[in-house]
Amino acid sequence: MPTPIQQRRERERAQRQQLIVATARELAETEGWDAVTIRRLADSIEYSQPVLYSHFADKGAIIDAVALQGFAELVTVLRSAGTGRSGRKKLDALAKAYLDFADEQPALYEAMFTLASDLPFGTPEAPSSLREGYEELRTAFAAHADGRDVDVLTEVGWSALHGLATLTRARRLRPDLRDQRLPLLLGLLRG
Amino acid sequence: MPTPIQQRRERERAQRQQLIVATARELAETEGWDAVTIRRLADSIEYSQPVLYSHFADKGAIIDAVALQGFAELVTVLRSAGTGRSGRKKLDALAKAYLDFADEQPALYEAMFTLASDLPFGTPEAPSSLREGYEELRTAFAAHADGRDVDVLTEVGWSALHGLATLTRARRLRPDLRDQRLPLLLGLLRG
DNA sequence: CTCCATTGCCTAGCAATGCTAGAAACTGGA
DNA sequence: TCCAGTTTCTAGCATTGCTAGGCAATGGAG
Repeated sequence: MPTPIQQRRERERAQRQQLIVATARELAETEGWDAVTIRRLADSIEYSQPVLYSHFADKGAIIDAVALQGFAELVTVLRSAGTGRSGRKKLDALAKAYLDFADEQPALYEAMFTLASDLPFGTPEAPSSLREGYEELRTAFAAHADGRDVDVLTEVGWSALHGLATLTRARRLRPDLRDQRLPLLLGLLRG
Repeated sequence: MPTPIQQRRERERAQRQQLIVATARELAETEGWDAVTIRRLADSIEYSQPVLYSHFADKGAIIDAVALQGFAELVTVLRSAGTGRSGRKKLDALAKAYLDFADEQPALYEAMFTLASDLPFGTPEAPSSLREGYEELRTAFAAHADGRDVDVLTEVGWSALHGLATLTRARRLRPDLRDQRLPLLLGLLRG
C-alpha cells in the first residue's frame, strides 16, 4: 500500500530515469557514443554518479534503455508509414521509413543493433516493441510472399534493409548509387 | 642504400608487427575484442607497451591491421569458392562462402565492419583487397543482372549478406529458419 | 517544536585502460 | 675499449566504469 508521498517519489524517480535516458541519447547523437560517459551524464542531470547507478546496473543498461526507446519509436514510425497503404505501396513506404529512421538517428540505431548487450529477442519477455516492429514489417511482406514462407521473407528483407543501413552509414557503398539501391531491393522483394 | 644489417632489423621488425596483429586477432577470437588490451598484447609478445606504439599509432591502427588481413583472406575465400563455377552455382557458392566466413570468424568480421575506424574505402588508396573483394562478388552478380545495373545489384546483394551475417550473429533471427534464409535470398537475387 | 530513524545523496577513491616522457640498456662500428 | 645511436623499459598521467562509507535531508512520533 503506497502512501501518496511514496507515489510522488516514485514519480520523480521515473522522471529522472527518463531524463538520464534522454540525455544519453542526445549526447550520443550529437557527439557520438564515445562521448557518453557516466561523469558527463551525471554533470548533465546535475546529480552525482552513484545516482545513475541507483537507476541502472551499469552503463550497458543505459544503452539498452536508449535502444528500447528506439524500438518503440521505430514501431510508431513504421505504423504511421503503413497506415492507409497496402500491397506494393505499403512495402515501399515501410522500407523507406526504415532506412530514413536509421539514417536520421544513427546513434540511436547503433544502440539498437550494435551496442545493445543482448536485449532478449526471441524470448517470451522480448520487450513488446521488438515483436511489434517485426509484426509491422511482416504484414507488409505478407502481400508479396507468393508461396514463400512469410517469416523467412520478412527476415531476409529486414536483413537487407539492415545491411543497407549499416553499410551506408559506414560509407562502404558508392554515394552516386544511393538512390538506386532501395528501388532495386524493392524490385527483388516483390518478386 | 640499406646495409644488410638494417635489412635484417627491418625483417625482424616486420615479423614482430605481424606477430602483434596475429596475437590481437587470436585473442579477439577467443575472448572477444574487450579482452584485447595493449597490456595483454604486450605481455603476449613479451615486449613492453611502448614497443607496440612504435608499430602502430594507436589501438585503432591495430584493429585496422586485423581488419585488413581479414579482407585479404575474404578475397581468397571468395575466389576459391568461385573458381570452376559460373552462373547460378557461382553465386550460390560465393554467398555461402561469405556467410560461412562471417560465421566462423566473428571477431574478425567485427573488426572489418564495425570496429575498423574508417579504412579508406571508396578512395584511390583503398587497400586493394577491398576493391578485389567487391570485384569478386561483382563477377558473380553480373550473370544475373538481367538489365539491372550490376553495381547496384552487387551492393544490394552484398548488403543483404552483410545484414544476414550481423543479425544472425546478434541472434535476432529465428534459429529454426536459419537454413531457409539463404536459399530464399538467392532466389530473390537471381530474379 | 524536537528528536530520530530512514532514506537518499555525495565525496573520495579503486582498478583498469590508452597512451607517453624520460631514463636505461643494448648494438655495432671506430 | 669506448662511443654514438638506436631500441627498449620503467614509471607515470589522465580518463574510464564502478563502489564504499559517511553525510544530510526528509518526514513521522512524542
